[in-house]
Parts: sequence; structure tokens; C-alpha cells
Amino acid sequence: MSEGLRTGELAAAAGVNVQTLRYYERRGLLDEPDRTLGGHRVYAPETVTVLRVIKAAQRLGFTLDDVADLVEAGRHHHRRRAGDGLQARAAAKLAEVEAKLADLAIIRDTLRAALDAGCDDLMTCAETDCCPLPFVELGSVSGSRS
Amino acid sequence: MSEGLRTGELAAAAGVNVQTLRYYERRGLLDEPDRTLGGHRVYAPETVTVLRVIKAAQRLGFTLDDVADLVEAGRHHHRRRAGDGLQARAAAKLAEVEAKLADLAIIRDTLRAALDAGCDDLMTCAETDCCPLPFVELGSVSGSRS
DNA sequence: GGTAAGCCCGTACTTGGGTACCGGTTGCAA
DNA sequence: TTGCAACCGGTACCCAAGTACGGGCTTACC
Repeated sequence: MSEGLRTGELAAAAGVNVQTLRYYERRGLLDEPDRTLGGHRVYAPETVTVLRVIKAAQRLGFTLDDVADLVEAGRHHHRRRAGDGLQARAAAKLAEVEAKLADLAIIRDTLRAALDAGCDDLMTCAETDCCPLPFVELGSVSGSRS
Repeated sequence: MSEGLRTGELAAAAGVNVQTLRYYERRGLLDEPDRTLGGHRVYAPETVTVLRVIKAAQRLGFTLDDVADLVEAGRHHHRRRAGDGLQARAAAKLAEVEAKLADLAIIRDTLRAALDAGCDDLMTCAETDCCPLPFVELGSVSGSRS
């Protein structure tokens, strides 16, 4: 058994695009699979799990670079340096996520306040400073994208 | 009075890059300013406020396209159609922000759980399902970037 | 009037995560 | 054996919100 999947099958099974598979391979997230004599890729069935793990990590806010590192770290996880493991990275990511949550909470409150105050024109509000829009800085997370 | 600012001065006053000013002009966020005889831009001093408003709106999660629409809607805010105003857009944006907050809260909890459970290798965890990582879907916000 | 800083415009590049297109091969089934 | 779907590699393109670069002008100060 373990008959192997072709790109189209794997893509369908994992819910991703065929191009994405080759993109992940280029990025080092997927091992280079075996090939048929003609050069077509043949993936081990476990690869579906690998893809699900990648997608899960992405949903946790890790970038593909993060994931590539994580996969790499896991591949030979003997002799690991400090800061390499999932633990350390998860802790760091958690801090980021918490900062982003705090920012978003401020944004939510501000939007609510703007709604309550009934502002309807940004420029007028800014000039007459009737309204609670934050023309001050919004602390922490600088280069943050979700 | 109201002597006018050159690009460099405006950029410094508003804390943005000079290139960004021309970029905003192209995007329709800034009116085309007056020019000197030689073709150099001369901005009205109020433009600093405009830029602060733009930046504030961005911090609230509006895209530059959103902001451009908002500015446009404010420019002739007589005869406004439903859904045009800041109110409506702020309400929509608030819903987005709340959805994103909910997702991030799940992510935070999951990261915390992974930390508590002491997972240190994604692939092993995925295979042995010892750990709380979410290999399920994470609801709502699809194309969301902060 | 010379020189340096600042500005002009157009274009190309950046980041992150893919997608799309292309012409050419391979695999498989009827 | 023929026909067509699926696959191959390489490259180009998409989004947003800018940033950088290059060659040529303008402005301001000494």
C-alpha cells in the first residue's frame, strides 16, 4: 500500500491549488517527492498531513518562512539550539498575537465611539475636534499583518 | 498668511515619506496642489490635517481605497446615497474588526494550549494527536489582513 | 552666477502568499 | 494508436501600501 498521490490528487485532498504545491516545494516546506520515470511527482500519502500542519500553522499566524524553519527544526530535532523549537516560537508568536489583540480592541472601541458620537465626515471631525477619532499614535505592533 | 508647504516640509510635518505624498495624490487621496512657476508643488497648510486623518483612518483598519471613497463622499456630502457615509462604513468595519478579534482570541488560546501541553514538534503532534493544535477550520475572516 | 539641496516624473522594486499562463511532455484508457 | 487530461518547468502576474532609483530641472543661498 501507500500507493502515492499525484499532484492533482494531493492538491484536491489537501484543498490547495496544484501550483501551491510546487510553490511550497520551492520554499522548502515540502520535500522533493519521488518521480515517475517520466518526471511526474508521486507524493507519499502522509504529505496530506504535512499540508494540514502547514495550514494550521498559518492559521496560528506563522509565516511560511516560520513554518519552513519549524519544519526544518523538526526534521533533525536532536542537537537543537535555544530558541529553535516550537515552544520558543509559539511563545514569541503568542506575544505578537496578544499585542495585536490589544490594538484591535482599541480600534474596536474607537469605531464604537465614532458610531455613538454620530460622526459622519472625517475632515469636519478632524477640524472641529468634536469626535473621538484617534489622531494620536496607536502604540505597538508596527509591521503587523494578520 | 497660509504660506504653503513644499513636499519636503509637508512630508516632515506629517511624518510620511515624500514619495508617499505623490503616491496619495495618484490614488486620489490628496487634491492636486498648486504649483510654483517651475512646477514644484505648494501645499495648503491644512493638508497636514488631511494626512493625519488619512493615517487615523488607516489605523482604524480602513484601506486607502476606503479612505479615498470616504474623502470623496465627504467632499460633496450633500445628496448622499445610503451606505456612503462614515457611519455605515464604520459599522461595517466594526463588524470586521470584531470578527478578527474573535479569530485572534482563538489563535491566542490555541497557542497557549500548545505551550501548556509542551508540544515541540509539529509533525509528531499532528501524527500522534497528543496536542491541541487546530487541524480544523478557523471560521470566518477569509481575506483578512490587518 | 555658481553650486548644492530639493524637487520633478516615470519606472521598477519590495513583502507574502500564492495564481495564471505557456508551450511542451507523460500517462492512461478506449 | 490515438486522443486528451494531467503534468512539467519557467516566467509573469496579482494584491496593498508604499519605497527606491535615475536623470533632469528649479530654487535658494552665498
